[in-house]
Amino acid sequence: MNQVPDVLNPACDSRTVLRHLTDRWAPLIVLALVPNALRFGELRARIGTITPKVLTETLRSMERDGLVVRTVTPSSPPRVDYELSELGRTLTTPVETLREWAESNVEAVLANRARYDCGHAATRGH
Amino acid sequence: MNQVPDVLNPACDSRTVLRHLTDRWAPLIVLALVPNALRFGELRARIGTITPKVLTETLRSMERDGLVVRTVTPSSPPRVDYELSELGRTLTTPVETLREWAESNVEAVLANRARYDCGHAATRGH
DNA sequence: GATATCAGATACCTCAACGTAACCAAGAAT
DNA sequence: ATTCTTGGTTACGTTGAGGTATCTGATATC
Repeated sequence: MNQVPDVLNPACDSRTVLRHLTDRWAPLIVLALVPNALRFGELRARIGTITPKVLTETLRSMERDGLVVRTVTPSSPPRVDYELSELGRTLTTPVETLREWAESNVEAVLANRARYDCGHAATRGH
Repeated sequence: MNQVPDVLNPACDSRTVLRHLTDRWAPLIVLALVPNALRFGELRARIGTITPKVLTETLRSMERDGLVVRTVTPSSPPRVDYELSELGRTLTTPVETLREWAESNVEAVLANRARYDCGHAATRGH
């Protein structure tokens, strides 16, 4: 048992949790579900480029971790709703914080990349 | 030009920025560099399981984005220090927030997983 | 009877990320 | 003269995340 979880400790489970949080689609799914629950197809449309297979996989993984609740309404065609669990809702702040950073600093990062690529292209006479 | 950056818009560059922030090792590198600058070897030891190749790659990428500053002291053996840039330091709060969530909720997530695996194992008579 | 809807399942393939192992230069220590 | 050190580079191999394409079941609509 780890007394104090520490992501900088390679053996600590919190590291795998952090890694899960930073899965490619997980933050976007959280963001999409913050306002309200969404059906599978709505979620897919909201995110835009995710394939059904990967969306299913990611949602299952998040359901397993207890971040997302999956509710099936057995009708035809079937209806499946996804919503953040109580635990999942506590992710709102961390993920929103990350989102805000990304959105506020896109321009700066893009500028840095351009500057870097420019400055290093000259000396790299391959 | 995007007027208002939005990570939920697949075409928006902020999405690639977010994805970069959630690279496997990037958050750990940020966390390791928050207290103070570190040499290559120190950083490697601090993170524990990263290989030199991947550490180099990730640091270059972060340097390109302007998150990290690389300082070479031409001596022998060489000395190279890495530190967060001004922009990189603004990542402290977002990343620390994520870290705290992960460390505070490891146990809950682990419990959820166990519960899920238990409940679904019975019906999965492969 | 044909087609559409919804939420996937399934088989297959691709590729980029990640890892392994070996090597390097330059000086300092033994 | 050989070995150690630091901060990498290079070539190569592996893996797993993600993508593509096709199919299903149950009803409802045309």
